[in-house]
Amino acid sequence: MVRKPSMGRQKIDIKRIESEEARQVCFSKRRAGLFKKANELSILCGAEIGVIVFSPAGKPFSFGHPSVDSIIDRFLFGSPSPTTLPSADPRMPVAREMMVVHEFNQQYTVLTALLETEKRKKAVLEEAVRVKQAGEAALWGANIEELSLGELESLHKSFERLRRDVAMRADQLVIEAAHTRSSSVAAAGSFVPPPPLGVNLGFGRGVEGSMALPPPTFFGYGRGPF
Amino acid sequence: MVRKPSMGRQKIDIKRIESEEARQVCFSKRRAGLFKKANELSILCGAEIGVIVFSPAGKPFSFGHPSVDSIIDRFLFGSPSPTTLPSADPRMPVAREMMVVHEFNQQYTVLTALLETEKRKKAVLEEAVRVKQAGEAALWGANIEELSLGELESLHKSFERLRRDVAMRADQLVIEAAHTRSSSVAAAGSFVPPPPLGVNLGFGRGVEGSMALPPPTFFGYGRGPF
DNA sequence: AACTATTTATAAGA
DNA sequence: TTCTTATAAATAGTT
Repeated sequence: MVRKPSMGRQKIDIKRIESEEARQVCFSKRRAGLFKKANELSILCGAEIGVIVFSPAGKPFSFGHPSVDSIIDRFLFGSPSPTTLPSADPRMPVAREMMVVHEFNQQYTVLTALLETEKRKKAVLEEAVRVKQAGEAALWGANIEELSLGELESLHKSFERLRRDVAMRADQLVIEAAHTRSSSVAAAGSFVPPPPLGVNLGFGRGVEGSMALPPPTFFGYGRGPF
Repeated sequence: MVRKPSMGRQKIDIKRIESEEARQVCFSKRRAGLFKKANELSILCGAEIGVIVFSPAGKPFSFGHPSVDSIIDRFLFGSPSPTTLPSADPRMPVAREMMVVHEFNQQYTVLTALLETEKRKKAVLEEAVRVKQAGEAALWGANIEELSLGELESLHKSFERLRRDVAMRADQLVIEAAHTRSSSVAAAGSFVPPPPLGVNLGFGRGVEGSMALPPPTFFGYGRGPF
């Protein structure tokens, strides 16, 4: 019982670990440590945190409080997100859907402005036609403007429809999301299940939420295990 | 010189720190520690990592290797992102622009399908008109269909234009991004400079890149200072 | 921001 | 991967 059973922790310098195996072990340990620190920080200070880690092999791991999605969303669009999606539950904005809605709103605004411009053009032309009692040429010009306005109005209507559809879809997803936990750790297995979306909008990877909690000992929210 | 100058570190339990000031101090220290750990992990294990932290006051801080944007992008869209934006430099996909392009592609596909449907309708009506030698009523019907097609074709052209503009904008941003460092720490000051975008598409917050490196001692890439 | 006594994280070894 | 142990590193409380 006199001989040292371990040489203990050794100082290392921060450079790439060349040994494949040692690197994998270090990755697991330090990823766990990082998530634990992130969790403690969020609890101690009431901070919102998102951490995304890709292993050397390319597997994604994530930690988020309240969720990675909400953190990404807030980072990309800023804090006052409740205003972006009027009728949605403010608790869990889902970044992908928010982006879609946001994007449509942008286009909607631009197109509304264009419509106004065209309406003004039309009014001016009509006035010219009425005053000058124009012949064929003027009428042709008026028709052109008229058509342009028709196109824009149709465009406008299309966007209103798309907008409503997307907003409804977002609401639906938010309701689904409301059933999820508050803080979450996600680890992707080799196979990811297909996303549970009825309408595939082309977003999402089906990773977060698969829950595999690599380290089963952490995250005692409220009082640390140490 | 015999008396202890400090009672040293005390054990704390992981629960919200009530003192406003203590919480702020703890936040600064632990945020620095978290970023340092994240940096070490990325170097030691070759992992890609993104960390986003919102202070209790709502200020965003971020760490990313190679960048927060690329991590978010990879997390949202998956690794084989080069296929999404054909002409872009594969090194630095920027999440916001990718999303915009992706979104436009979605709409473009839907609208192209609609156009095809309307073209078929038009062909059917034309056939009916030609065969039946219809009078006023039929011509009116044909005009309706014609107008509908015109609107859709205009819609189609609008989207082609928007699509091209956005793709060009994305390329430009990717090129700009290529001049940036590999790992980055970002801290937002109270005032964020306006984003350097010529075309403001409504994305981006102008945060990352403002560089304020709160702890000036960390991040000795390649060999840790400790 | 600096200082230390301690706690906590972790490199090696099993 | 999990456990142990010695030691490096982080940090709570104080100045």
